[in-house]
Amino acid sequence: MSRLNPRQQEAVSYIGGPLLVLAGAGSGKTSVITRKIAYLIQQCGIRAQYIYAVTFTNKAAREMKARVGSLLRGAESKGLTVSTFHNLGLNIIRKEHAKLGYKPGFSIFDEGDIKALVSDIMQKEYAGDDGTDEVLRQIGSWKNDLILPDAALAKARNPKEQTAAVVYLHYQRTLKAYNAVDFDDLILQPVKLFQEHPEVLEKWQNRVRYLLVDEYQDTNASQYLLVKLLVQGRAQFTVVGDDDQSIYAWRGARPENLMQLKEDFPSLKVVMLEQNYRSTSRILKCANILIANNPHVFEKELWSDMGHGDAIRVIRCRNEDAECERIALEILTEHLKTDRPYSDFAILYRGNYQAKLMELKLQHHQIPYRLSGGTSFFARQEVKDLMSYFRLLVNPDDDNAFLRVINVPRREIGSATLEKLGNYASERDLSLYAACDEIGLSAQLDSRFTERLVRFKRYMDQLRQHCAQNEPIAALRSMVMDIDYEHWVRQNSSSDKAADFRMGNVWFLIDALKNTLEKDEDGAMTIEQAIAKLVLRDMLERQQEEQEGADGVQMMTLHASKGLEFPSVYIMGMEEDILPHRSSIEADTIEEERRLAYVGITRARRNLAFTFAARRKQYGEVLDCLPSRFLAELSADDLQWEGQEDAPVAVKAARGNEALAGIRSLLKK
DNA sequence: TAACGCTCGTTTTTT
DNA sequence: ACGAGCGTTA
Repeated sequence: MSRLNPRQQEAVSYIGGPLLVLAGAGSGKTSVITRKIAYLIQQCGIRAQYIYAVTFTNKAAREMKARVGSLLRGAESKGLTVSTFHNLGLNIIRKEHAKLGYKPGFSIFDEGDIKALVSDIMQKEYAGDDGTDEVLRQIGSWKNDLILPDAALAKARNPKEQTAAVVYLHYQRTLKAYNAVDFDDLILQPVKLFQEHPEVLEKWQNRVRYLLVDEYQDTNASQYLLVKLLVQGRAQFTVVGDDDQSIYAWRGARPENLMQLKEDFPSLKVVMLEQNYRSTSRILKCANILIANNPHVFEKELWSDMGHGDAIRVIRCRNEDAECERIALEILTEHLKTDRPYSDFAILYRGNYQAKLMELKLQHHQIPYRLSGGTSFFARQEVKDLMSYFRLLVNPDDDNAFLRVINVPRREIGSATLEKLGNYASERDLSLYAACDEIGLSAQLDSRFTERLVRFKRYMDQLRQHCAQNEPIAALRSMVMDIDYEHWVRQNSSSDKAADFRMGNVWFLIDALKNTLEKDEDGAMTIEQAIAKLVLRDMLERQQEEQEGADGVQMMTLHASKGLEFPSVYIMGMEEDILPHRSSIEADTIEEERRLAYVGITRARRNLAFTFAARRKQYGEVLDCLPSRFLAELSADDLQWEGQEDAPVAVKAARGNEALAGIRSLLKK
């Protein structure tokens, strides 16, 4: 407590009722949450098993766990729950699966599975999968808003929505038949469960006697409802958030949940954390001025006593090439001159595509870098294949996994056989897997084909037994050998090098599984649970983090930078149509773009520089660029312009040309 | 079943 | 401009 400032102390010790902590960037919100957990246990005598802390990312949960652990004796924190929303939901479903109609070992469908499934339904129902993406988005937003298929159907006002609602209905039924849930269900199903079974809700409310929620501005409608249900009655909770750092509205986040809280809990107490322990006051002034352009319900202004600091630089570059070159050279010279490690520097950008050229320039100057984001490990072919084997192993009803795996490697089971199998299975309400060795099927199918199906099923059944009895990891390793997956990978890779890489991923995946099983504190984790965790990305990050210490310039999107800090920050591409992004200008969601810039600025501890290009190649042609309007909004006395021409004039032009730019981008369309 | 050519898009992505 | 993904074709 002694090391906290008065506001933070207040936030920690207030337990009289619902509490909202508006925590500005770098104001020590993680300290507040972790200290509060310790306070609840040590000062208030609440046992750890009754305390639940919820975050959005595995990383945040892990960090929080570690920090709480260092504040408490081991025994005191035993039973404490610190998890992501999705993990909490998963645990609720796992414990209550019977009431929700799921069997143990249910699968979690990822983005790819969902897309395949919806596309499949569209094909069947509408003889074409045109508009899958739109339907997918619609279903997602319905789920985020807790609208179930029936309600969606009733609510649909136009043909498009009606189509989506019908697909949604089929989609949800199919998931159930596959004994599977999607990411949204991990929140939605617990909410449904609690609404329909008050006695179950009561049980959980008794378990969750104090709830803490991090990054509250990022909650969506169903997450908020889950929170509300859990705290109902007792109203003992603390949520921490910052409306100015809400950058996920496009994903369903509802920053207005911050406001809603005041209506739903009139006794809500609000504490603002405005002292920043990260940045120089110049950087904070800059951030404050920028964000003041957004409307606010809670006025807050960050300040710090870290000194005034250096001027913030705005660097105008000839083109995108010069921009990247400039950043690379500057980091190189700074590193050589001052011996600061490369990891002190971060390069932030709006879109991943901006990273390409930057990467090349860093490589050219032999500057080590670390790139975060990009193609997901789980999007890789070999990872999906293996994951499907795992899933089918623990959940034989998972038709998606079955179909993915049945001919990988080739088992000479063609589309005609699969179609017959599919028809037979759906007539009898069986899964594809279960239908394989049905007597009735052999009447409809030549024995050559049924034999192949049966052989596959026998193998998987035997493997499942092997898994349950002995070392599951050993079983999975031998599976990779049995099916000669390596041969398949080599056949389907462009080069030996690529094949080696892909096999590396295969073994990495199995290793990750092994580590999770071993590292589980209680030692009670089943292979099913480990696989579920794998889909939720947990542990994988843990593994990657172990290799993380390496020195290197950090490159990432502005979105990915939230929650991080760096001594020196470069924000590149400060141009109209990039930041703010063109589509945001068109959709009139400038405010979120401004928050994105705000997040970027507040990542910097000491040095901050913006770069922009006067012209850049885009969509195949060289276009003139306007400096971002956000540069014009900042205070001129704190900015130091570099680069040819009278740059500030150009900014004025950008301001005056706002309307023109809007028309221009419309014309382009 | 592979290969070729065409079309289309080209923001962010915690789980 | 360029590549990914898809559909057609041999």
